[in-house]
Amino acid sequence: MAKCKVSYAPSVRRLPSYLLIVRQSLAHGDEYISGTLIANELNLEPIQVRKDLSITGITGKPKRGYPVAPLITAIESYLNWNNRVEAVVVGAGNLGSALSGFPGFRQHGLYIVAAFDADKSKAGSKIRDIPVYQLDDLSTRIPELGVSVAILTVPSDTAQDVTTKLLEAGIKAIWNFTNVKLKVPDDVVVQNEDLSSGYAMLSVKRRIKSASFMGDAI
Amino acid sequence: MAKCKVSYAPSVRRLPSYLLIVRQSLAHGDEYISGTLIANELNLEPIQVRKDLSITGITGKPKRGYPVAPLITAIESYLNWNNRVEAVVVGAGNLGSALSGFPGFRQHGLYIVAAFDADKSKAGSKIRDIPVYQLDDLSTRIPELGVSVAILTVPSDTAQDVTTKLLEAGIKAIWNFTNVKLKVPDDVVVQNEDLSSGYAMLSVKRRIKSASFMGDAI
DNA sequence: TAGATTGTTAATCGATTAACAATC
DNA sequence: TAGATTGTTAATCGATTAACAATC
Repeated sequence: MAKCKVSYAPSVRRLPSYLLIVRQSLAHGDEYISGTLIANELNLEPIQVRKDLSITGITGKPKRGYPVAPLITAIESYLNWNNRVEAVVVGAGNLGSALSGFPGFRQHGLYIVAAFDADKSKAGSKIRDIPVYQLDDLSTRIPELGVSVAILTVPSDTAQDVTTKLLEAGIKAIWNFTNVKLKVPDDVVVQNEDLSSGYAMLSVKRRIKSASFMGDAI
Repeated sequence: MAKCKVSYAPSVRRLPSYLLIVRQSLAHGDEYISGTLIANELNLEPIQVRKDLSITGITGKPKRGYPVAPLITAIESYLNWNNRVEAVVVGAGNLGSALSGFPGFRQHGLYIVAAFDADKSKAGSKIRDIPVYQLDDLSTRIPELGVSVAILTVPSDTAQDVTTKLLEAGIKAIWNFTNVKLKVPDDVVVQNEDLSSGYAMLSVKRRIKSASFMGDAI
């Protein structure tokens, strides 16, 4: 359940790449940046960039482009990346550790404040300044921390059980890196981050490409 | 450049989740599985599952569903997951290590045979049985290994330089975990795995959800 | 001014969904 | 047989792209 349809989903997915370029533009001291320039940078069509940016409410100037600083503000507030959001990582394995320490998240307003792991020997240790707790402690720690976002990187076979505990602890949004289709109530948001999907795309692209370069019809 | 349009991209992205369920069905000893059942499992519409599966060429039996074993074969060969594909991980930081050791890849026919890192002190060590080499060595090692797929997890600022070296070494497909838009020739395939996009979606879903639960119009 | 760029409106394209005959 | 399920054909929906007037 809890199917949450985002309108303009493809546009939303492209906004972060625009934001990156516009921030570079700001660092470079530019006052305006054109949709054409952003499009060239990303191999997109200018019309698509303009259409995407319009959902943020920004308005540009003909001939000049979009004002850089207000554009950044517009994208950030559309994504709610101008507010600090705290999250916990659940499953401090390799992927969980990687995400815990990922510096790029800060630029999206995302701060990881704790990690949990089933391996009790990890409890009390730290991953890049982030305290690691026992998995069992999440019921008390999460309400204490007042966090409502969880990044889920536990093994598949425990994913649903851990999710149930997260829900009891007050988690309202789950960034799900497992391949399990989580069951959550309607007021909880889930974003599935599915590496298999990406690899499926790479695999098919490779097949198509090799076929086309052998002169075969696609 | 090298824009490679995959037809049915959304369908391709859903195939891995179908494959997972169908494999479970095989393990359970089922002979047939219906599109309806797969759909229920994934909160999708049955018609969408049937349409997606049709691209693999599988054909089902009215009333019974799809034959499990042939369905697995059909999906796997459509994705080319029935052949062993060897890859290297470039950038053996946290994310690179996580991906190097990820057991799920084997089920997609993907085998990581080496890792490279700029940190020379890591050279000679192993990450889960996978040898780690110096970044400089990729020019010789990759042709030796005969690998044509690379998983790129280096810091953004070196991504393009490293990519250029990978191309020289004969890499033809890059699974790109950096946020850099890589420049590659037309015969090279790139699949961008962009965590920011996923987090943008989570952020917007959260905003929409909280608005709708406060009784606001969306 | 001339020309590049925006933003709107309309057209096209592709994906999802609906309807339904065929069938095991 | 009756009924659930497939696969096809058509309709709907949404995203992308095209065309172009407005404008700085």
